[in-house]
Amino acid sequence: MTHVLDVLEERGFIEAKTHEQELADWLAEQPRSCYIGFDPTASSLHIGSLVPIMALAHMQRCGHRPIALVGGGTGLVGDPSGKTEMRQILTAETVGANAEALKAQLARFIDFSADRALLVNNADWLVSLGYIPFLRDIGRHFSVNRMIKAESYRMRLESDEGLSFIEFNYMLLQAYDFLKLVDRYDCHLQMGGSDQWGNIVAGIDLVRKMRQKTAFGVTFPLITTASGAKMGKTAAGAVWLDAARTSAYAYYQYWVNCDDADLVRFLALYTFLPMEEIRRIAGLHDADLNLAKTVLAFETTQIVHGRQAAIEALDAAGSMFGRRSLPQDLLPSSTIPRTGGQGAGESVPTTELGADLFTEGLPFFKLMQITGLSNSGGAARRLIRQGGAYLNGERVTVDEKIITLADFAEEELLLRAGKKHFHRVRLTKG
RNA sequence: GGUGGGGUUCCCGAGCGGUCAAAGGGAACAGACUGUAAAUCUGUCGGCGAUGCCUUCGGAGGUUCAAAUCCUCCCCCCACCA
Repeated sequence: MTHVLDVLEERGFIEAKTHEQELADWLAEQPRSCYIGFDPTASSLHIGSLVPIMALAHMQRCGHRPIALVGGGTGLVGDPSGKTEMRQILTAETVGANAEALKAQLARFIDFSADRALLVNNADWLVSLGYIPFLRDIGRHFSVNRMIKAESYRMRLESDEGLSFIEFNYMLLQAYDFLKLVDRYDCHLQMGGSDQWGNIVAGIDLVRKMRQKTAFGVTFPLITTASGAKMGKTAAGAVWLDAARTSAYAYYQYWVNCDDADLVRFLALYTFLPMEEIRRIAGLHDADLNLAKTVLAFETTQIVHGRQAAIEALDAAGSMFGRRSLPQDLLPSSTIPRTGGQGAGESVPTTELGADLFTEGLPFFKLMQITGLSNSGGAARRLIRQGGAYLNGERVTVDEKIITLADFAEEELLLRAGKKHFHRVRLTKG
């Protein structure tokens, strides 16, 4: 079986690891358990969490048992790592509900059946902790002198914001989690983002001190786009994995619009396509890169939203931006449909409006506002005046232009804002 | 608890009685150029069925013809001291 460390290394997942040789041997010996913690701060994961999720998926594909740890308990405290300001503290109910939602999303990537993977919640052991016993048993193993040298704490100690005591304890709790995972699931490997290094190492130390056992840590690099932005941050907010928050079409578009310079890296990190095929992409130029971006978008959309939604997004994009067929030898392992397509599927955002609105007629800018293509009437007027608004493919430059039933073809009409934002309006009776 | 400095439109940050919907930068959006990329240049960037009207400068009052700017009280943040 392929060694999972080789896979992760080759695909760009690894920033740092502890006990390099020992870890490799340990993983090669037999199937192992490994875990990654996920914050239940929102009811959906977003693209920023994709790297850890894919890492767990690779673990499973290589025969190991991934454990997703939902921070139901630590979520009540707040991790200062990588944050420049104090996090909002959530209620237990919210955290619990979010944890449930996260499992459903993780199930897209990881097979939880028959205990091939586990989802555990650290609220199970953290919430009932007694303060004095915890301080006595766990706290005594931690040196404050050392803790304040950790990057995550130092950053906050030096900031104006300061570091609250509750957050200062976060490292102990996460270390305690690791200890629990060792005890309960024989899980000796924790992975996480590079900002988790300090917390992971604290856990490894605690396991050694209290159990005289070896534990391992692996961290992932912080993935940023070529322009330096964090993954998944757009003007509209985060790109979520939940279709109700970010539609499959929008999700697909996020990937198609990635920077040229990111393409190969992203294919390696965010798809399961073989590396030898991905490496060949590096030779592509100009417009051909867009074809490879299509594959990237299709593959990752398929993983998150399913094949049907991915095909619809592909078709919708094809009908609006034009479609070129994909050569068979471009990333041949991809199951993307290489030709054809059925026009704009259902993935294009659609608003249904009553026909009566258009008997009198509606000003064009108002329609742009109603459909959400513009945030306000003023924004709609600006857009139109600047030549960025289209009705059925034709640029409209008069913001007061009255739209009537005559503008509809087969009860439908297609609006466009700028180059990329399409919206369909469909008539309803009444 | 004491002393000092602050809270401005998405973010940073000017403004310190009228010329302020508020400089400048960033982000964002549109146009040109392109490949649904990047870079660059140009324009826009509170709301309104709109050459005018309405609501903004931590909150509530007050002074004034006029307040982001002055006064009072309150809330929050920061620094130093304790």
